[in-house]
Amino acid sequence: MMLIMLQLRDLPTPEVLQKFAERYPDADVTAIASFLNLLRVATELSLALDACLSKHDLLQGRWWVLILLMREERLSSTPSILAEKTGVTRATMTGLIDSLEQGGLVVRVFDKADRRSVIVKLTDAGQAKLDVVMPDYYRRLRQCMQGLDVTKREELNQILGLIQLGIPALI
Amino acid sequence: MMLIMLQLRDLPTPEVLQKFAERYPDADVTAIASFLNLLRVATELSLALDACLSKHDLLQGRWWVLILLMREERLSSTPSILAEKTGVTRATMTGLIDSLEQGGLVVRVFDKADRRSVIVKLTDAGQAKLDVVMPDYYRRLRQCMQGLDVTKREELNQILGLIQLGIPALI
DNA sequence: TCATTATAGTTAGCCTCCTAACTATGTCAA
DNA sequence: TTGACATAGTTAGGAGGCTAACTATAATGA
Repeated sequence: MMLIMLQLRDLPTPEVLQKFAERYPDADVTAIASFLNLLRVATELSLALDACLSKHDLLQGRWWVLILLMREERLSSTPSILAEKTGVTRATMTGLIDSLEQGGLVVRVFDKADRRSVIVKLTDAGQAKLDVVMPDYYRRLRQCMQGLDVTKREELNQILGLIQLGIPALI
Repeated sequence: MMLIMLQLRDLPTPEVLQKFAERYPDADVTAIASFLNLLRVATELSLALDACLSKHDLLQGRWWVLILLMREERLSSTPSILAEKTGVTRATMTGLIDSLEQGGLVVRVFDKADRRSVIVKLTDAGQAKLDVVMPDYYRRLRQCMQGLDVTKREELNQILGLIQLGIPALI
């Protein structure tokens, strides 16, 4: 997962929103405020996650590939499947695998069954990397989210579900 | 505001989370789920916003600059201030202003008071562009958020505030 | 006063994403 | 069987971020 967005350090004040709402009557002031707030906090979270991962010489793209491989029984997958699961293009996945392979964290193996295909496999070094990164990430994330009790977490998930339903209307 | 993040199309199932939690005892399963959910929905929102803006030949960076200029009494600001408010570097802002100026939406004016500085001003064409984009954006956003009543919007803002407090612990 | 430091903006070069086009291989149906 | 289409992966080139270094101007203080 990788998120890049302007950091929106200057959210509109109520006065500014009001001024815009006068010129543009379709403006829904509380909708705008919540929407921008959501994007802003998510961006800061994403940047913080990258800062955490970069201490381990990873960013979200490569990190996520390692995690997806670790989830698999055989610790392996294909570039196409990994691209689909991470939501990047196959072209981008080629680059991610290139750099992971260069670092010795994964290997490419030819698939004897389908010679168009390549199998990407997590190496011992890749697993060892995760065994360092994940505890650090989990520890930090636990701290980050400790202000939210389980009820609030469920509330958040429910609200996010509602927003997600509306996304097609935005496009 | 501009956000880029992997789309995380394959959120961990409860079983996967459980498996990871066994190997990594620091894992807080509900914290992880909410965190990833937040990043995923925000990413999809950001992509949807870009899709909406790109119909008007804009993306979040240039769009945000136009909005910040419109907020100003004199419809103008400086690259440094705009960079600070959008959360991009001054180098990036140079490029954003370049392309806006090329499209005739802003102009650069030399500042007579401080000859190091440049004043960026929204043109009539820039204001006209906003007068097309903003109603479209506001209409779509209203629809997108219509599933959330005002109470839920406030709940969301409160939860986002709590998460934001935890962000320093993640870095 | 004038050397030092700070600030405004730009440029150069890198990174990671994208789309589009390409190669190689597999599949399917006339 | 073989021509058309589909699929897997890569490459090439572009967009928009970033950092670091550079130019020009302003501010500061010994």
